[in-house]
Amino acid sequence: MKATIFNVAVDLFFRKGYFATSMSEIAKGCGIKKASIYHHFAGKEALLFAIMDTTMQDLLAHLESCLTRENDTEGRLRAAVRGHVRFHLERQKETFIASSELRGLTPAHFYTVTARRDAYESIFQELIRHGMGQGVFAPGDVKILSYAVLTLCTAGASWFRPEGRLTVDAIAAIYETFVINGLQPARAASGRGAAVISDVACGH
Amino acid sequence: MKATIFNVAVDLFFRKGYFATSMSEIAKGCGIKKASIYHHFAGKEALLFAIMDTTMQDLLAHLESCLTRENDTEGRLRAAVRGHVRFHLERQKETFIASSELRGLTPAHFYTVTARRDAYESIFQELIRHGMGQGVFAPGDVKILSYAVLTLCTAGASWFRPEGRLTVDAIAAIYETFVINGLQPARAASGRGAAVISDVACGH
DNA sequence: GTCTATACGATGATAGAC
DNA sequence: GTCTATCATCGTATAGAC
Repeated sequence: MKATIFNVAVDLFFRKGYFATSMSEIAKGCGIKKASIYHHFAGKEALLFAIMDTTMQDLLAHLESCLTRENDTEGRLRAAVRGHVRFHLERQKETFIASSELRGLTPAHFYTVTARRDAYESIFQELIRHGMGQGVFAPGDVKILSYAVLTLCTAGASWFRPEGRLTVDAIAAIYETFVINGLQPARAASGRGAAVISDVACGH
Repeated sequence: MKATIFNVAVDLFFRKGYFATSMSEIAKGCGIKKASIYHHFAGKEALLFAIMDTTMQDLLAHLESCLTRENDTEGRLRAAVRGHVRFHLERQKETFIASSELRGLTPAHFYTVTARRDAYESIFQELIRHGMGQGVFAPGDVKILSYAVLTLCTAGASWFRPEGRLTVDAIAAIYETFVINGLQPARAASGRGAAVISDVACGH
């Protein structure tokens, strides 16, 4: 039953939002009365925290398992992007909640979840920084570019439809290409891109 | 006073979210009692709709004004991305609300706002499609790539800090480069990118 | 245009029976 | 572990005085 409550809450928080969802609705979705929920969870916020915390833990573990198989920097970032997109689409509801309902957490829980998120982001930032050092990626502002890469893929969780035209793997491949292309030095033919990045944003 | 209520609501909806904000809080922020708000707005949802609708109208008008100055396809998409990012960072609170609080609208208002959003997205999709036809951009799935471009830049409104390290224009330039690079055909040297896009996602 | 006063429902949460 | 019953609070919104 604890798992049922968890799953129903995930579904409702995803569809209606955390604040717009009531304990009565969750209970109704489980076929019990709302008082019974308090036997399994301390309260509504505890339920939200349980969802977000397990999601962030799983996300971090998933990324680490994706990276163990890769060696060179470009391959590692490609794997990281693919894994990021796959996780966000396959566990769409939880990841959408995790990235949009932070304001519903108590300060202590907020700290815990954002700490996990920061650790996750750091891995991407290290990969990008390393690739720039090797010349695999064009020089640029690591923080901004990492946000670009991450939010780009995270946003997939807000428009993705499982029954839609493309599979998760197809979308992951498109994003992988887009991101790696975006980070690589611009071609000699056009040449405007990398110049703009390094002119404007390289550590001033 | 109507404008004051509007601005205070923008600030609170941005910081706490629409459902988590009460009419009393808005009134307190304006220095009046909550009953007085109903003289200016029909209710809380009317306030949300007013914010979202004017924001989407202004966003669309802004894009059109950015495009009148440009001729070739790449230049037009560059200008569109720059304009998109600038608008989302300069009017951060409103655009964040507009992209995250759709669920708070009545069905009729939801329809109006999403219609404006779809019109906006179509302009980007046409630019990308046109560029692919010319060979300026690599062939690929227009819908997915347009979502990638748009959400990428929209997400700026969720992490941007006006007092931060980089100016709006600097961030816009970084994003412009990243997006155009991401869409262009991959270089001969590496060559994996465009192949993956067209293999996987080109109209099957 | 703003106020006081209030209607009226829904909310998260608790107590205690079974 | 689930129930019924209930609490205290807060929500949006309205009526009518000034």
